[in-house]
Amino acid sequence: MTPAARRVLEAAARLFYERGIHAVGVDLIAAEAGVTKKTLYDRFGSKEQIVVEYLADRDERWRAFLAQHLDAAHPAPPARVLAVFDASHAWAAENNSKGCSMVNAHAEISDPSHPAYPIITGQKKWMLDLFTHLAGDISPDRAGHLGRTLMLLHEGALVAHGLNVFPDPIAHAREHVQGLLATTRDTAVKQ
Amino acid sequence: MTPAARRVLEAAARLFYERGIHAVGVDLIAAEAGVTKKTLYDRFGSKEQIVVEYLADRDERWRAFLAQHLDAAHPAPPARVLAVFDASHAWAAENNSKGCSMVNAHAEISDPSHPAYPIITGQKKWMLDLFTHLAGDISPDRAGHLGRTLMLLHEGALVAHGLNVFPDPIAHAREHVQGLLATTRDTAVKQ
DNA sequence: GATTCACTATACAGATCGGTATACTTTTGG
DNA sequence: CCAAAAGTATACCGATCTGTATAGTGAATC
Repeated sequence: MTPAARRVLEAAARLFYERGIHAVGVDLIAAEAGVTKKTLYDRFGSKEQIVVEYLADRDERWRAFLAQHLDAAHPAPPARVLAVFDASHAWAAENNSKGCSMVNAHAEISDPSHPAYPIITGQKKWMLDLFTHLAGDISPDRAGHLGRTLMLLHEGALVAHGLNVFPDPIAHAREHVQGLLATTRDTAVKQ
Repeated sequence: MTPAARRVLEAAARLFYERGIHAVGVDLIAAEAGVTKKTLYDRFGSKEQIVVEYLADRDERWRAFLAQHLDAAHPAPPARVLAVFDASHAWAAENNSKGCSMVNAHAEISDPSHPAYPIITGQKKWMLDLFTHLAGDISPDRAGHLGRTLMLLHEGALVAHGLNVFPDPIAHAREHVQGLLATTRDTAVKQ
């Protein structure tokens, strides 16, 4: 990727996230990136392609960010689940004050045949798989059920964070998950 | 509200929800409502005003729908909490397959000075207050904490439903809340 | 050292955007 | 019964939208 292309993607990412995809025009993206429209179209071909690369890049960055937190976490399964919430907490503090970019993009991209659609649903499916896998290391016979509960709490925390419903919802979700996992572990031991 | 105005609001609501606010033009709204653009502007004055009334109407309908379910519910506090999830379940089945319209609108309306902004945040604040109040009837000393947890689970269920992450997430959230309330009640009894 | 590549600058095309103007018709309430 | 309100039909406005065309510059590569 050329320097100009990188600047375009950075500007587009910031503008799309802050103002919404349909509300941002290519002229503004080019201007904010300090690039002419011709360069923008030489590199990306269309606005739709910029949207696709924006979401794909965001997805890739999040997965790498999360992997770092998981690698650094205590190997005990409950600690690894909590590490996901810690990662989201750090991610949200850095560059995510308006909630999940995939959820926000989904509000504007309804057509399943849109090339960005599988990126959005793919990340959610990937997160559910991750939670289910982590849950399997805690309570193998209820991995699916626990994974879905973790998914609900995580998504709810991201939305509540974006809408600023109450202070630090991600920390609240983490706390609830901590109690939940203790209960689940006890139950598993008892059985 | 005149018949034409009602048709405009109905068409706008459907189009805004399904395609997004910025993606829908006033010409399309007028055509779908079977109304001329002059009538549309005579009744509403601006597209922004249609957006405001769309969200305000949606908010009002949801509160009335929820009130009906709460009135019909068993008076025991835990049953009333579950009735909220039952209401969301029925609401989503009827007219909400793309998630919460307030969350989706928030993705496109970022400016807090936009006249629709307080409607969005107002509904979320109202829901949190409701959950907190209901939680207070179960565990008075932890009403705030439990209310926020219920809010997270509810928001997460709506998002997961809209993104179709797994089947029937609202029922899953309801199930988890049921277990959670049983535990909380037991704890309260023990103390 | 000519060619390719990445880029700037500017102008333009056709469509669509939100919103208005003019002229006319239908419905309805005091 | 008639005036006001609510509506249709159509044309238009300036701005903005995505995307393209033309012409030229600087640097790197083969």
